[in-house]
Amino acid sequence: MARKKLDEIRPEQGDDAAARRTPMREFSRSLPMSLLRAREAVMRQFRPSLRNHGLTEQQWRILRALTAVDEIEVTELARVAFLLGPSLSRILRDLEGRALIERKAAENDARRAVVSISAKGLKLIEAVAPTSEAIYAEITRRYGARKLAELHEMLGVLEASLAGMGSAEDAEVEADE
Amino acid sequence: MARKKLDEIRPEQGDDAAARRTPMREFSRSLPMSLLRAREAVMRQFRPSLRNHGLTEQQWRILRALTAVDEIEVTELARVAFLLGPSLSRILRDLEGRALIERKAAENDARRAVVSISAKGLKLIEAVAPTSEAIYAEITRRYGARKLAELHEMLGVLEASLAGMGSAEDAEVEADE
DNA sequence: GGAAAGAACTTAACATGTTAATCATCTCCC
DNA sequence: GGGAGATGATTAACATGTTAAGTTCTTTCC
Repeated sequence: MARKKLDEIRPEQGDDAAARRTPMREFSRSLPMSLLRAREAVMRQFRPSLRNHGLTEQQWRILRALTAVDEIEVTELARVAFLLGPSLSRILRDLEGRALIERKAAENDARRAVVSISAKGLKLIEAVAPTSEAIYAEITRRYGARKLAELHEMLGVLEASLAGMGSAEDAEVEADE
Repeated sequence: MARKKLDEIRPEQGDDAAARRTPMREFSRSLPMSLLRAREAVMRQFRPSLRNHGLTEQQWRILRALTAVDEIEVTELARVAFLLGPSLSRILRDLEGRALIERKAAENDARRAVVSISAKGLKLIEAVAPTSEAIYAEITRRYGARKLAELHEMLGVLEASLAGMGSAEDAEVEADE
């Protein structure tokens, strides 16, 4: 159901050029693309506000996660804020430099670092939150609360469905370890 | 640096420290986060295969988009592959250097560039496609074809719902530009 | 017909994503 | 005890995301 449209789009020249090519799904039906587009549509709403407060999306995620706990280890924070270690390291360095967070070594393990939000950080959060919540409310209003919950549910199931799917290495690259 | 006695500011954390803070949605219920996690779960499946062929996700998106047309202008390609101009510029420079694509100036407008996939690019696509399709099939099998279609539908509606929502600038920052 | 405004990239600058390598510490086990 | 290996965190290197500024060419319009 995907291929036929191409002739319509490119009627005249090499009308069979595309037809000879590897058959694949239409681009718009790609799941990663759909998720990307949807996420971008949502984030586009939040970015200006965050930017006005000197925060990036990821910095906001971290501060927000820190607001929910008293303190947290870096590794756990990475898991909660869904950031990779290297990204988190850089951002924490920056946030600490801006005095929005505090960092100290864990008591019983010198390798671990424990992070917490500072008073200044809390203040920033409180300044951003109203706008952020208003935007979220508007999104909910437009899309529908029920539908939003349903979407959350479906996304969660998708994630769970793929959890055990060990990254299928390419056949030509030999077996796994 | 400028490290104050924050123990004074946030003294003595009890178990209810978090409860006193700004009320916000749980992190896991954040829509951007759900979309990000779902997308990452999907992309995690594809990345190893692409990597084995020397392609990043975005490079693959571009080549894939080029496969569907005979040639296309850069701006239109950016729209279709959902990439920003600067990213696309860099990637096209790289892909052209690897002879995976071809670029020429438009006939009637010297500003515009027209891009097309090369024979070498097509060959690469054909080498990656089988694995890629197999992964997609497995995802579909696990999640369910019907559910997948429904998810696509809901994501599309979400995107459309937010389309007209003019990026709500922060109230405290007047629109000056 | 030429200056000004607009359009299509491109470059620049900074922040993050991604993988690999490094560094320090810790655990286990001989 | 002490060394091999595991673990937590950071750094390195490269690619992309994001916004702003710059370049080149076109169109508009006086």
